[in-house]
Order: sequence, then C-alpha cells, then structure tokens
Amino acid sequence: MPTKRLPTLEDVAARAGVSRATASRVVNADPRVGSSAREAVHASIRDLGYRPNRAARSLVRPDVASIAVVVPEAEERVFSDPFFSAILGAIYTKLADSPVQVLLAVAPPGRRDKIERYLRGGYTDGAIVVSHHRDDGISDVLREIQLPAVYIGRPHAGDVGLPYVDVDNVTGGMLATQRLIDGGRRRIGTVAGPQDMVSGADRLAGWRRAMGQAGLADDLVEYGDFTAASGGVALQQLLEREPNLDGVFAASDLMAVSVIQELQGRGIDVPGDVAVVGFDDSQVAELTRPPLTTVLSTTTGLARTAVEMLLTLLEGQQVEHVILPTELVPRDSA
Amino acid sequence: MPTKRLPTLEDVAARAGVSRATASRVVNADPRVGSSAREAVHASIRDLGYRPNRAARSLVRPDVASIAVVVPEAEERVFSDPFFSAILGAIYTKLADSPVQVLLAVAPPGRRDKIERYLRGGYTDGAIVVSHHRDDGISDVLREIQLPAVYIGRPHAGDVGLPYVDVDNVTGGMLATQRLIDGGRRRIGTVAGPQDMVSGADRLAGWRRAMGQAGLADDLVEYGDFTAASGGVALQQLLEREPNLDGVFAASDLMAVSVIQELQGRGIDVPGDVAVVGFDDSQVAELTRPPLTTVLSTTTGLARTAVEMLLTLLEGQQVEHVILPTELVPRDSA
DNA sequence: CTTATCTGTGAGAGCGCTCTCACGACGTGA
DNA sequence: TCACGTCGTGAGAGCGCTCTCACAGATAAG
Repeated sequence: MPTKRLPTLEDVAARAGVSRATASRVVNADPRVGSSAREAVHASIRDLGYRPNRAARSLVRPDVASIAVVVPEAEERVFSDPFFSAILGAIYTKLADSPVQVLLAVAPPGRRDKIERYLRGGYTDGAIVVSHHRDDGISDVLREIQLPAVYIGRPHAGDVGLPYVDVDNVTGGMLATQRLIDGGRRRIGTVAGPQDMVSGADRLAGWRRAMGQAGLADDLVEYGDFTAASGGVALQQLLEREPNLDGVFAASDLMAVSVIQELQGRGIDVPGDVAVVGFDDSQVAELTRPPLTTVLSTTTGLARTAVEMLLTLLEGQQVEHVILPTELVPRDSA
Repeated sequence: MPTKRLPTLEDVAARAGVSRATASRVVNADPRVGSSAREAVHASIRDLGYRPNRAARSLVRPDVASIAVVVPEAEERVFSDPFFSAILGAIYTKLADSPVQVLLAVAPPGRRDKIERYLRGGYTDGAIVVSHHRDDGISDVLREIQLPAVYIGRPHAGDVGLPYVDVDNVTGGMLATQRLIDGGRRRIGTVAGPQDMVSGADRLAGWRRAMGQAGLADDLVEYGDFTAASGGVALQQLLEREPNLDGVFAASDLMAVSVIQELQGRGIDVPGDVAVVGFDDSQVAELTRPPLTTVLSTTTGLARTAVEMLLTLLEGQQVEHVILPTELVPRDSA
C-alpha cells in the first residue's frame, strides 16, 4: 500500500483560502456558501483529487446503513448456483434505490472464522443469512453481538424465535411427488438435499408424506448437496438399487438437470421411461430437453421479503416469520 | 434507525474497571495485558454486546484495502448472466484469503450518477470495471479522483493507456466462424453484441474477417445485447432476410441458447439444418440439446488477472494491459 | 441613525478509537 | 543498598471530519 498521504479537507481549505468549515459545507452542498468561495473550493478539490475520508465522516455523522448478506458456502458455488445468484440479484435490486449498502460475506463451511471475524468487525448494521447449516455457529455470533438478522430458510430447531422467510418446502415436495404419482409412476425415488439444511430435510419430508398417502414405499432415497455434480451420482445409486425406477424427485433443479443427463446418457427416455421433477424453477429448468417440470419457490420473493423484514427490524420493530407458498410448474419432464 | 447509542470502548473499560487503553489492548489481542484485566474486559464486552466502531478505528489505523467492482448493468442482469456471475465468483475466490474487502457497485446504464456517487464517496482504494460502455463516464470519474482501476474488457479508443485485461475477441470471433465454414456452411449469419461495447464490436470484426478470407458475404448481421431474450429476436430477423441460413455465430452463449430454441421451435434441426456457435463457454453451453459449440474466453482468467493487476497497482507499481487467448470448444451444435 | 435580521464565514469541540509516552511496582545483578 | 531493566497500566494527543456557536458585515425595519 502506498504511504502517500491523501489530501484532507484541511489541505483543500488551505489551497482555496477558506476555513475547513467552509470547505466542508461545499463538499456537503450546503447552500449558505458564497459563490466565490464555493468555486475556489471546487477548483481546489479538483486539483488535489480530494476524496472525503469516509471513516472520519461516519465517525461524526453515522452514515447510511449497510447490511451483510452472509452465505456460508464456497465462493464458486455462490456465484454459479442459480439459487444464490437469484437471491443476491433480488436483494441488490430491491435495495437499488435505497442508500443501504450491501456487503457480501461469503466463506466456505470450513472457514466460518472468516464470517465471524467479518460480523464482529463492526462493518454492518444488520444481516441476511442465506443457506444456513446446522451448527455453523452463525446464529450464536449474531446473538452475541446483538446484530439484527433475518434468515432466508427456516433456522434449525435450536434457534427458535429468529425471524425468517421460507417457502413451504414440505408442501412443495408433496406437490412434486404428487405430480409423479398422478402421472402413473409407482417406483419413485428422490435425490434429496443435504439433511443438515432445513430445506433439504423438509423437501424430503414432503416426498415421504406424499408417498405414504399414496400407499407407496418411501425407501428410494439418495442424497446430494443441491449441486449439479451430486445429482448424477445419486441417480446412479438409485438405479443400482432399483432398475425399474420410473420417477425421480430431485430437491433442486441443478440436481434434476444432471439426473436427466445421466438418464439420457444411459439411453433411458425422459419422461417416457423415467419422469423427473425438480425444485426451484430456476432459469436452467427451461433450457433442458425436455423442459423440466419443477416447483416454483419464488426465490425472488424470499429475497425481497427478507430485505423488507430486515429494514423493519432496523427500525426497531419486531417481525414474525413468513412462509411463502410453492406452486407446481408443469413442463415436459414429468 | 434506532437512536440507541451503541456501547463504546469507554463503556467497556469503565465496566471492567480499567482504562480505555487497556480495553483497546484486549480488543486488539495485545499480549502485554494482565490476565485479570483481560478477563474483566472480555466479560464486559460480552455483557454489553460491544462491537468496535469501524469508522473510529480506521480513522486512526487505516484499515484493510477495499476494492469496488463496478458493473454498469442492471442488477437483475448482473446476477443472472453467467458471464458476470463467473467474473464476480472468480474475484471473490481470488480474494478469499486476503483481507481485501470487495464492494459491488452495480447500477443500470441510466443510473450512472449512482456509481459516480459511490466512487466519489471514498469507500474504496481501487476499482475493477466490468462491462464498460462507451460514454458511460466511468473512466472520467476514475481519472478525476485518481482512483487506481483495472478494466475487464479493453476500454474504448478515447481511453488509451488505461490498464486492462481482455480476451482476444477478434481471434475468438474468427475461430467460431471458421468452425462453421469448415463444417461446409456457406450462408452464415451472426447475432452480434452491442456495438458500444468493445467485446461486441471485436467479435463482429472477427466474424467479418473470417467471412472475408473465405470469400463469403458478410451481410447477415443482426444485433442483440448479449442476453438470452435478444438472441431469439435477432434470429427471426436473420431468418426473414435469409431463409436459406445454414450457420449462426452468436456473440454470447446466452444468445446462442435462445437462437437454438427459436430454431428448434420452428422445426429447424440443429445442427442438421443450421449450425450454431456461441461465445464464452459458460455453464449453459453444456446444458443445451445439442450441447453448444462455443469459444472459451476464460472468464475466470480475466477476473483473476484483473485482481492481480489491481493489487500491483495498489502497491504503487505500473501495469501493462494483458490479452488472454481464446480457444474453440467443439461440441455438437456445430 | 439605531436596532433587529440575515448571510457568509471561522473557531473549536468532539465523534471512538489507537498509540506513544510516562510511571509505579516489581524483580535482578552489582 | 542502588542502578537498571521489565511489566502492566493510564493519561492524553490526534486521526479527518461535521456541526454548533459566535461574529462581522450587509441589509431591512423602526
């Protein structure tokens, strides 16, 4: 880092032949400044390449709120998984016209110290926690430093009373499974999400419930981690266990995509031989051949609601949790 | 915003019965503090929910560098376009283990005042500018406030001497077009990118050059804006002008994807009737049916190089521009 | 012409923190 | 016993800024 001292307001003022106070007024567009003084200061700012020192300013006049979006997942993942991209996009869009700053705190599960340091660093006034895992310790830190926070995705049992938004994952899982059942499928497997995430557990629970109500066996379960790579692997195992498989519910679109690819790679027709349903209704769902039948989980709605809740929280008011509805989006894969 | 005063170090010290200096030492893990004092301060911090005031701290000890990633595109776009996602992901990944903070300054083209305010706000020590348009004014602002910056994508003619990284878009465009020519295609059209962006202009130039060298007419040009939506529209126009079209070079994968969909929707076989080549080698290229032949433009390499260059710049050294090579990725669409 | 009202400006306090410096309480070696 | 560290601690300056307050000069009202 260069040690060159940056020009201060004092320098600007001296060069313009006015006091620091007047220079400050010009910078802050205070109308009560004579035009000659104003111009001198402006010229001085330009010549010196002056930029106000944010730290000094916010020390006096606490500046605009900034909120952290906390994502305990690997960086690559956060930006390549359409779920996170959609969440981030919606958060930024929602706050586009507000002065609120958005800071991204991303760190892989193993590096939770990084997020903790960040949170404790005093950078932010509030947090939105996305994709939170059991025992990632984030809620403990947040509680300890008393930072207002909203969770996207229902927190785990231990963290009761925390404000969150979520989609109705159980119903969503049922909807997806029912679609397969209604289509006449009987040997239906599921590629479930990670069970240390509530969304993973709930979607699986939905599948179980629908299967149970239809009097079908709920033994065909394999686990992935919501990424594309994990879907294909899980399908292979499903197929080994049950060659007569005729339907698959994948707990994320990305996993569903690779399930379809794996199936097609083996010469198995989708949906002729095996029907596939995904979850999320992300952009990729329209790009597959055949287009993917999936469950709309309004990612955008999650993000928008979370932002609204956090802003309410920052105003000092209490908020309840919110559950958004899910909806089946029928396409051709099931 | 709640007006409740946050606990200061003074409060912590008072409660622990020590001086502010000692409390500060504890917070900063200074070893020369007695264990009893240390414990008292820690307890006090916990009780009060104390978080250091970042502004006050950095006023004294200028804190870690923070760099802005400037993207003059609509928020939705930035997070849904795989090109930007990949760039952002690579930047965050590259800086994952450094203390450097990354701030995202995104604003649609019409709102350049927002980015300008941001840049002038003194939040950052450097900038990486992605997707820069002619006349977006960003380089003027950067020059004026003397902020070190690196461009991803070659800046326009007016901005000579600025450090940048880019891929060899002209050669890339030629590679893509040559693939079509080598495949026996003769009526080859292109869905070009926006011509106020260098990457759009250069890829088109590459197409022109390859067509010219092969003695083919370079009249079939329609323009998109790199997004999926624009690709289908452009294709329709191409098809109206030339029903015997047998090859298309789309200047982005996203446009190529919707070109393929539009083609297939009309019962035209890809690549049987019309061959299609994209650009970027983004994730979607593998998901289409048939998989998309495209040009690898090492988005990750762009981002990583830009970060390295900016860090060098921040150390006070000069940097040259860097051009990364492109490579054809043959798949089934051409 | 005096008194009240603006208008533009400067002096100076103070935001919460870090860090230098000084100091008292202990050893420790002569 | 005295000079000399060493260690833990506190007092206080100062980072760059904003903002209150006071005040000089111009203008309006009595």
